[in-house]
Amino acid sequence: MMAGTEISVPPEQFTRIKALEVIPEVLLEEEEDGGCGGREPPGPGDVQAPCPYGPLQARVPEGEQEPPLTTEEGEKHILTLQTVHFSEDVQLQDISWLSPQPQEGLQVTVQQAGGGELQSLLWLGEGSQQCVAISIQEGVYSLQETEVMELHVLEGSMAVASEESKFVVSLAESAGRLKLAKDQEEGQLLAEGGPDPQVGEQLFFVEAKPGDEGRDEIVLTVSDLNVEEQEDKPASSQGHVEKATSTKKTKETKEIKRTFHCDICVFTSSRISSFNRHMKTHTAEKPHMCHLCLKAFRTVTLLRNHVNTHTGTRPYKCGDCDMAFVTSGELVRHRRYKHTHEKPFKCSMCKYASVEASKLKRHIRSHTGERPFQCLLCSYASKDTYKLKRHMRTHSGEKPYECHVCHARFTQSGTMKIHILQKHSENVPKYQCPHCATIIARKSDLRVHLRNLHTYKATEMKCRCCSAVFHERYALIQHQKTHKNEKRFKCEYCSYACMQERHMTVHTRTHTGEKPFPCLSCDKCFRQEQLLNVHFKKYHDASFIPAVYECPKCGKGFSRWSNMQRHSAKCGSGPGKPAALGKARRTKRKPAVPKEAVQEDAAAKEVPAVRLEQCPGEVVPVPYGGVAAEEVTCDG
DNA sequence: ACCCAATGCGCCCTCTGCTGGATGTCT
DNA sequence: AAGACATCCAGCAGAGGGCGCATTGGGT
Repeated sequence: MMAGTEISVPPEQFTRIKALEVIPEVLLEEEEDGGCGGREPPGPGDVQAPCPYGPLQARVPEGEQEPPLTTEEGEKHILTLQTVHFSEDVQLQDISWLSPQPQEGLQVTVQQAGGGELQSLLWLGEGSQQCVAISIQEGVYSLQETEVMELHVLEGSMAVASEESKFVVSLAESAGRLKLAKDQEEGQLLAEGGPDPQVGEQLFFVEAKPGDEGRDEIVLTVSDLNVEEQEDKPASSQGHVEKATSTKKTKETKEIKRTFHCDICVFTSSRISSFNRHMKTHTAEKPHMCHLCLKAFRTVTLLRNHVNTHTGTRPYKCGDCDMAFVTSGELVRHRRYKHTHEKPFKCSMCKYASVEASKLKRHIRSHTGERPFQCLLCSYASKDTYKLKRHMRTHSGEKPYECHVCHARFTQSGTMKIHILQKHSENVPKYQCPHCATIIARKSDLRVHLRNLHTYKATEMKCRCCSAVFHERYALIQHQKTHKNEKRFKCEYCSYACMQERHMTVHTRTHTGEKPFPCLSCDKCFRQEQLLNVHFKKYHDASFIPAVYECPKCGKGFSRWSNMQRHSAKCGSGPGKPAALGKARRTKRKPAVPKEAVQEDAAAKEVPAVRLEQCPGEVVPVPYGGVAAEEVTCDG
């Protein structure tokens, strides 16, 4: 069926180990020797090959020590795998002699186009060129994607290196079994192709489910199995019981131990009571009903906890505060958070420690960069569900938080809190710059202020009035203010002095007689362009309406505002308003806040240029509610 | 079968910091 | 009047704390 099919294995996308990457030490040693582990493919069509698995292998990341793989019953290793799409570059050679049921599964050699041979055990979905594969150093086991299934490797050569608590996987004499847990073949496959009683066999229980980022998450359970009996069938028909022989250490002990396996998930238990309780989690059966709200629960304990939420009963009270909880575990956790500060879960990469394991797991993502929660609408991916949920508001436009004062809406509660604090609170916290007297409402803005004004800059900044140079913008600005009101331009013909060079240019013309602005409509010339414009409008522009300023008391008109004011003062009335204006005056914005005055004061102080990295890191919030600017001192 | 401690998952919250547009002020 | 620039402000994401609740493991 698949023989001769041209397929390819994408070189670097195959098996991605999520948690534990398991390579038995024995195999590693043998690999170093150039061998292929304990694998001894026999018989016709021997496809033995070197181990060119390359990316097909599950490997321990460099520098990490692999945990010892024991054969303890029920041990689980989480492998995260990727779906593989075969195409032209790899050939599958049918070696279905290894599989008693070739119509279900196929053991093949994967022949790479480049010549490398990937010897693997694959079960391919019928009619599909897509498979999921598990690589456990010596074999690649494929699964039909997204099915919950058990992969039983019952071959006799699944030897157990019991003394070292390691195992060797060999596909010799292998008989593959693919069992769909949900289908009608349940129980049948296990009976087929019975194991070689001479050797301890193992069961690989594999659950494949859709995982993150296109990978499939595989839970692999390695357990011992010698004999299977259909006895003591559990309450649920979907479970099966095995009588397992421990292969740990010596086989003489032959300790008989029952194991109850859930056929729906990977759960196993040695206790029938635990198993039965677990099986109820797969049913909708909820026999325990709350008499107050008619909500149903699976167990009496759940019902009791629920009823406690109605009655407010919280039996576990904290001795150090007023908190109380429904369960003892909640109390213990609360005490760790609030009182004992015991943090048992410590990060191996930094000093972080947490009360809960889940918090450590979340924290580790900040080291690994893993972002399992992908936004469906954009490329954003988050490290936890809440951030993704919060991010989705940027697509939906939802603003769930409303200011109770002005009813402005916000996407995040923290943003609203800042808004209320800054806009509607009396004692607004302010942050004072440690290097000048500037006070800024937000810490982040103070950071911008420090960056822009107090950062040492390598390039020199020159004063526009003199030759002074500075490396800090704030110092430059303060220096330039010293030139303010300074009449630096002095006339060489008289005692006139002014602040701006352009004023001196105009004045000098009074001495030289220069009039560079001639009127195009008459023969008059002017020293200033502005004078020419006034002349032109007054004498050559018919549409020009001159401004008239009326005295508010007597109504007398003036062409100049200053003349009207002078008259008005004699008249005893207040300042008038322009009756007509050629052009609207620009409205002045609201007067400057005391901040400017504060900065002026600061200008008098010596503020050394600072490199930002040398600035005191801590920004002290200044209680600024109504504090006079003079009270704020500059410690720079 | 019951009980309790432990575990794990999910949800929501706060604090923090950066960013860029809007606005105010100065030159 | 216009441009430059400082500050204001909301949007947004990173990181971590805290708790509710379902489930499991194991003792009795």
